[in-house]
Amino acid sequence: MARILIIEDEQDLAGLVDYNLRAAGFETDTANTGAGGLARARAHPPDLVLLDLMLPDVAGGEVLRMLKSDPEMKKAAVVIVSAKGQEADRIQGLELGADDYVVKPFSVRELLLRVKAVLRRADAEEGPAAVLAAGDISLDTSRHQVRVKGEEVILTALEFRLLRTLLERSDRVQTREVLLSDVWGIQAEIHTRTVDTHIKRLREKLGPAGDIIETVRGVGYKLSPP
Amino acid sequence: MARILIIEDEQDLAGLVDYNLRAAGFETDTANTGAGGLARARAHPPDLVLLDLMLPDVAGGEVLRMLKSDPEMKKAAVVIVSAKGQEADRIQGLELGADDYVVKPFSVRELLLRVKAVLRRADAEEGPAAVLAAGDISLDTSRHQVRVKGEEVILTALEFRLLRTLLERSDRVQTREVLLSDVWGIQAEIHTRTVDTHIKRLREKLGPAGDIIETVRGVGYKLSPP
DNA sequence: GCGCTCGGGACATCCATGTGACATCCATGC
DNA sequence: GCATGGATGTCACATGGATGTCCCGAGCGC
Repeated sequence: MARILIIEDEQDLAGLVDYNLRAAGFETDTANTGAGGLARARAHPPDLVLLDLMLPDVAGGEVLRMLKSDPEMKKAAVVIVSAKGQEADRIQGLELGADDYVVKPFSVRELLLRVKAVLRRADAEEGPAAVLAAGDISLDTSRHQVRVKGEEVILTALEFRLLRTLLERSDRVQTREVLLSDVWGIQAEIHTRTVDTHIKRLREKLGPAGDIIETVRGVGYKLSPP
Repeated sequence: MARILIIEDEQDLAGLVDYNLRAAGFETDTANTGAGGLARARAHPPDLVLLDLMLPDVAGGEVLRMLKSDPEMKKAAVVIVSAKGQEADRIQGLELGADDYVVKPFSVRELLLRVKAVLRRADAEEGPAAVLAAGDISLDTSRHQVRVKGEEVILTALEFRLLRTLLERSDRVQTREVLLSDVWGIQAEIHTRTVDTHIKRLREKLGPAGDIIETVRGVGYKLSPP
C-alpha cells in the first residue's frame, strides 16, 4: 500500500488524519514543519504528500517547489491542505504542480476520497493508458497534454483540470456548484461568471471540437462524446 | 429528495434548521434527545443525520456510534453540530465516521452548503444507475437525458423536473398544487394555466408516448405505465 | 516592466417560462 | 338528448432569468 507523508503543524489535525489514513491501510509519516517534511521526504520518498500551506517555518509553496525540483521526490503526488478563503494559494498550488487540494475544515471521508483518487490516477499513469478521450479530443494526464485531432493545444493548469473533470464524467451533467467544488475547491453558491468564463476559454482553445461541451440550460455543463 | 433527521435539543435552533431544510426541498424529521433520534432513525432510515453532540440524555458520540453500528442506519451520512471550541469533539466525531462538521454558531447558508456537499458526495459514491422508465419513456437523471423508444428528446430544465416528478410517482395522481409545490417550489392556489401549459408541452415533445400522462379531471395529472 | 492567468463585474443576447384570452371538452341536471 | 358551467387544452407574446462575451484589475513568474 502507498506511503503518505503528512506535513501539518496542527497536532490534533495531523493526528486525526494520520489515524484515518492508517485505518484505511496506508503507511504514514508525519512532520510538523516544512523543513522536517522535506527531510522526511528525502529519507523515505513517499507516494503522496499531504501538504499544509500554512507552516510555521517555510511557506508551503516553497516546500512544494522544493519537492518538485528534486528528481527523487518529484514522483510523489501532492495534495494541498489549505484554510478556507485562501483562494490565491489554491491557484498557486495548482500551478506549481499540486495534484489536488482540500479546504479546511474538511471531512475525513472527503480527504480519503481525494487521496485515493489521486493515487489511482498516479497508478494509472504508469500503465500504458493515462489518456482520456472524447471525439477529437484526447487528454494525457501523465504528460499534462491535450490534443485535438493530433494537434497539441496548450491549456493552463485550471483549464486542464476543468477539462479532465468533464472528461472523467463524460455524459453526466455537472452543475456549476459541483464544478466549483471539484475543480476550484470552493463551496459556494454562484453569483459570478467564473465557471462560464473558463468554459468559454476552454471551448475557444479547443476550436470546433469544443462543441462537445454542451450547455444544459438551467442545470450546468456536460461533455458528450459523439 | 433526500431525508434528513435533525437531532438537536435546542428547540429554537432545531426549528430554524428544520424550516430552512424544508424550504430547500428536503424531507425532514426531528428529535430532541439522543434516544428519540435513534428511534426515529430506526423507524425511517434517513439519508443524512444532523447530530448535535451536546444532548440532554445520551452523549452525541454514543448516538453516532449506535448509528454506525446498525447496518440499516449505517448508510446515513452524518454531519456533526457542536459548540465552538470543542476541538476534542471534532476529532472524536470525525474519527467515529461523521462526514462533516459544523461549529455553532453557524449560518444557515453554510449549513445548507455542507449538507448539500455531503449528500452529493454520498450520491456519487453509489452507482450511476438513476434511470426512471415507464412505457417507451426512459429518463436518466445524471445525464439529464430523456429517450422515447431510444430516440433522444430535448427537454427544458422545468419539463425535465416535471417529468421526473411524475415518473417517481407513477400511477399516483398529482394535484396541480402538489406539482406547483414540488416542481416549481411555489406554494399557492391556482389561478393560472401554468401547470397545464407545461403538461401540454411535455406531451407534445414526448409524441405518442405522451399519452401515458393522463388527465384526472377535477383532480390533477397521473402518469400511468401500460 | 511584460506577459500570462484568473476572477468577476458589466453588459448583450437568447430562450424558457408564466400568463391571460379563447377554444374545447365533459359531467351534471333536466 | 340537450343545455350549461366549470374544467382543461391551446395559443401567442412579454418578460425575466440564465448564459455568452468582453474587458479590466490583481497577482505572479520571468
